[in-house]
Amino acid sequence: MTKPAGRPPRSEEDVTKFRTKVSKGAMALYREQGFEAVSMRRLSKTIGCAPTTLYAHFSGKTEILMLLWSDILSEMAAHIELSLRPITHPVDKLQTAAVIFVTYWIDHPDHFRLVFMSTDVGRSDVDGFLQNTDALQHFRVFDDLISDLDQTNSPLRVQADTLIASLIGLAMCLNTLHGYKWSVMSEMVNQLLTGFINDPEQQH
Amino acid sequence: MTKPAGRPPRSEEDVTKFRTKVSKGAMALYREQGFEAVSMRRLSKTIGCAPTTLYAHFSGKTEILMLLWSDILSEMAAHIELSLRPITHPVDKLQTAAVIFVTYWIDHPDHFRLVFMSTDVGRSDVDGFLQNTDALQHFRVFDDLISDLDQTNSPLRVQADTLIASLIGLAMCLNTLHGYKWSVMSEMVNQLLTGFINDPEQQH
DNA sequence: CATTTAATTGGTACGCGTTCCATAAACTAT
DNA sequence: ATAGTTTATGGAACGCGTACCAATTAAATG
Repeated sequence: MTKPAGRPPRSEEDVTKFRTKVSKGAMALYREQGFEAVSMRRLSKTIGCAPTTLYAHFSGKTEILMLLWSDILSEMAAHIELSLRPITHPVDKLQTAAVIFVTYWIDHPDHFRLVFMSTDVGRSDVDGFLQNTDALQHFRVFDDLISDLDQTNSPLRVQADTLIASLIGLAMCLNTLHGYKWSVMSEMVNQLLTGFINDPEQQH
Repeated sequence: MTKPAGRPPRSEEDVTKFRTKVSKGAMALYREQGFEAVSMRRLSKTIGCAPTTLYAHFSGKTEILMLLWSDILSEMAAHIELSLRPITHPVDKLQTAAVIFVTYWIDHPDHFRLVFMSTDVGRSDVDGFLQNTDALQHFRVFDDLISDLDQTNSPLRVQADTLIASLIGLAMCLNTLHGYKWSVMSEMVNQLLTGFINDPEQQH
């Protein structure tokens, strides 16, 4: 097992250094000039390399955009937790968090597009697995809110995942499927939450 | 108010004729060669016009892709109704329909991309309003299934819209957000349906 | 007929994501 | 040093969606 000849692969340090440079550059472009400004050509120009070089470090644009997910999602989670501060009743907290969550994506369609509509459909995406795992943990904001209800029906994990995915669906439909007269958002959220608040005494 | 001189705008008949030609051509390309084959240049070539002419009839590619929604969605609705035939119990019917719905989009990621990820985020999209309205009516497959449960809680419209949007959310998350370990789909569907089946005697 | 107005066309152009390939760079072995 | 091997880089190119524009064609009016 001797060292192979030829130029060695870039050191792990250089790899992460480049990745963070790309991440910073992409974030700057996105924050300052919006979604459309984040293009491979402009990004390569701002970080000082050829457009093709990006493809040596990332499988494509999607993987680069994933670097921005963490920022967006933590901002969203912080926004929810801030809105939750004055509220004490567990049911109210959950209901508020759900409404705020959907509202956030409707108020920030660019963020929505970035996180939910910049993915390669139907791909296992082994490359982006790590970033994914990190960023998407912010969806766990609902875990505590649900467990505070002290339900004993189905596993917490199933409940939380279902709630998150459903809320994303609401945001998605209201955001993109105009032409279908959807019901009022808050009413849909309430209807959705009936599946998570089984104790009639907790209902309002 | 006399008629102005000069060539009149194209007759409504010619307009619809061209639109159906585009629709047929786009559908042929999509069915025979997949999503990526539906490009403005190729489409214009197959229907025999200049690429720019398409922009005289449609605001952009999105509006053309909407022409395909109706086909896909009616196929989906038919698929659901077929799977529902051997089932009699109302709760079973709803549960089966929901699972089949989500499964359909996971089994056909290209269809999913076409309907749910080819839209302009955050635009009112007045142009595509009509096609939208027509095609999206296929979401109403769940109306009867819900009303057969004889619930008296919230309006049928709210219930159906919430269910559809939530199921779309499940399909979306399972389709695109790999890297987050979602719960098993059928369990999430069951969790979701608890909000629509309130009578404990109906539960299984 | 000529005129007017609208529809269509083709060409050009921009920036885009992505791929290919030739070259440069960095290392080992001789 | 030199040769050999592997990686990293960047220029050229393809097809894409879309916009602009000049030229042409079509259908009405006078």
